[in-house]
Amino acid sequence: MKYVKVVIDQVSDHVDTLFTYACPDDSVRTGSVVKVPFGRGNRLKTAYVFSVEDDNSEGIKGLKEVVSVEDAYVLPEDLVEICRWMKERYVCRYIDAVKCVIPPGAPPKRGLRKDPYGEMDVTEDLPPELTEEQRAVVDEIDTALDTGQKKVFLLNGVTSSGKTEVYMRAAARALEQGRGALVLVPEISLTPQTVARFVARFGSENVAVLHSRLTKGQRYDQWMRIRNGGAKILIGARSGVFAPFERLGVIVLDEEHDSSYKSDMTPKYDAIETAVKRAELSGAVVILGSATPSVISRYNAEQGLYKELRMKKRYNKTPLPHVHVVDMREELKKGNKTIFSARLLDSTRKTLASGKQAIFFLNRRGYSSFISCRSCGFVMKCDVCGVSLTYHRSSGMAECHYCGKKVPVPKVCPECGGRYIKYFGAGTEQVEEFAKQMFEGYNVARLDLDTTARKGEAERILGAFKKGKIHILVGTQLVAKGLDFANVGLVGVIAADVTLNIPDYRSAERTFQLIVQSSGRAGRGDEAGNVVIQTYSPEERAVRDAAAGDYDSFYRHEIRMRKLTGYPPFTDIIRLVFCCENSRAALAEAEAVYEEIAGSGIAGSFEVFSPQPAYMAKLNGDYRFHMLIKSPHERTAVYMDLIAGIKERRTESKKTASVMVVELNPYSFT
DNA sequence: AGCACGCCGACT
DNA sequence: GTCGGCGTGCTC
Repeated sequence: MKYVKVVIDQVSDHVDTLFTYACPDDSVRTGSVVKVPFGRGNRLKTAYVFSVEDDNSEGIKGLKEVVSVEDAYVLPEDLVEICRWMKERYVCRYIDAVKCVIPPGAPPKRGLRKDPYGEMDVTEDLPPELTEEQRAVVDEIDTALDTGQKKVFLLNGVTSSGKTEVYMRAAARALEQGRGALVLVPEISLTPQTVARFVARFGSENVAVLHSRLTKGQRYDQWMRIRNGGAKILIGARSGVFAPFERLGVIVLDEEHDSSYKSDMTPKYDAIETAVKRAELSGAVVILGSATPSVISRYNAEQGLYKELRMKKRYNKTPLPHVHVVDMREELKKGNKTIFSARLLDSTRKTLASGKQAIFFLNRRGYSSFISCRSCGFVMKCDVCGVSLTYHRSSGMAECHYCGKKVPVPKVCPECGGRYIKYFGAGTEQVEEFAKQMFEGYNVARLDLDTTARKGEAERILGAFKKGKIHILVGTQLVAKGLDFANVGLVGVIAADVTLNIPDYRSAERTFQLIVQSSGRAGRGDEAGNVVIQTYSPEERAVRDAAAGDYDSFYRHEIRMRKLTGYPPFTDIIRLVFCCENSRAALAEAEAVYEEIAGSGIAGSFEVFSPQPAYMAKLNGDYRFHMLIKSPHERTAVYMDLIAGIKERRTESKKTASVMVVELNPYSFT
């Protein structure tokens, strides 16, 4: 008889603990899936085995027996360990973590389904000769793989320096050793072309794919292909970090600075630190690749936690683009009240005349970002979220970008009855309209959340752009990330200030990355492209350094600021959000938790900050207060443990009115 | 969460 | 006297 500790497949705080069962089947092991009788009614529940012991060492009385051990799959042990780690690190439930590591989707109802990439027509691809830079980098990675070092590499390589080839070589080496390779890319760049490159090199039988566009059944199949050892390489988005490889050799995270590596759902994990943890457990090597590494990763490399590898030469020798920063205050002085500077108009004309395409980037959807009455200053706001509503001309409605609520735009001011309702703050819809007016006879298309709501629409627009059927593409950050190899002569950043003015310690970093990434879309072959950056703050460091393409300068300045202000990478930010339809209850409970943490004796000075209304002070009808902790790394686990205890007491007491959400190093502070 | 136990009112 | 209302509390 064995004794197993299991997590019950039930999403509830009240059963968020390990339950012990006796198990007559000796074949059970850590990672097994079992059926157990649970609760007073002894209803059969699925459960996941976290440990197997030979005796009931804790002497728990009234043990029940495991009914059956399922045979569909067993989870790799390192993933069970990752679940334990996630629970502690992110203060989530066991079951939340388990849901990340079990097969996504559902098993097939009947028969076999078609493999989504099985019939991909690709010509076999032979490894090209490596450049000197690539050779050096590949050698370092091979050495780590061969000697079994658990190294984390930060591959800092400029755009088109051939990073993908490095990833493929690392994967090939891992495969030679009989180990698996995990290649993670941001969702948006997980296109069929990306997959095709790996399939061409390694063969479709070796490559599995996981992303949001697969059906549930397809996801399950792909997961099983990895679990059964058929597929040796996974190309996946964020959640691919949990792929069930038995022996992992290498984990690649391409575009490691990308925000999509942070989960926005429970558990709010960070795929980078999860990958590093997993590599530690399974003896794999991690490669973090980017042309603009995050300030955190770069700092970790400086501190010796990661090993930085550099690739400075562009593979195809495309010269860097000519970048011009336009001060929009000067434009206004000259009497230009439109959203396009004279320089941008002129550049666009020249670009189109020479048969090239242009991209206009603006990180703001809709037509106008707020609607206001000129006579009394009234601003239309969402009544459940309290944020200003965005006017969408396509729908003719005022829309809330947080809860999605749509209301008709009033003809007269609801406050004073005035007739001067005006729209301010241009969004992508307006840029599109303006571009159509100014450049008649050219095709203009828009790529943002609104035009890509339908499945496959993004691919259709990008495909048409690639074929040259679209001359001007207007878009949000989707265009900064999702494009490659089009005949782009010009990139216009319409308003660099949009991201700069978000109240978040990372806004400068984000602005820098967005400008550099979108600039990287300009130019092709041996012809340099043009980039025009419009801004009201041309003196801003992030704008200047991005325009100059000077990552090191930006990093040096930014890291000084972070040290001064005590933000990551020098601390971890722990954020507690209290949500409740009753504003006073939310604040009172937030303050009670604040008092407990601040008075706990673990808090240093200037670490724990009192509750404040969140940036989104009201969301979906709930009032929201948040409190922040700037935790030195060595105290983070202690804080999180304390918070886990507080959370547990709150569920037990049943008197809490508010919901407390715990976030570690959140991506945004909304 | 989900389910059984339990202690109240309006029915044959 | 009993059927069933959902408030309460536990789940190896």
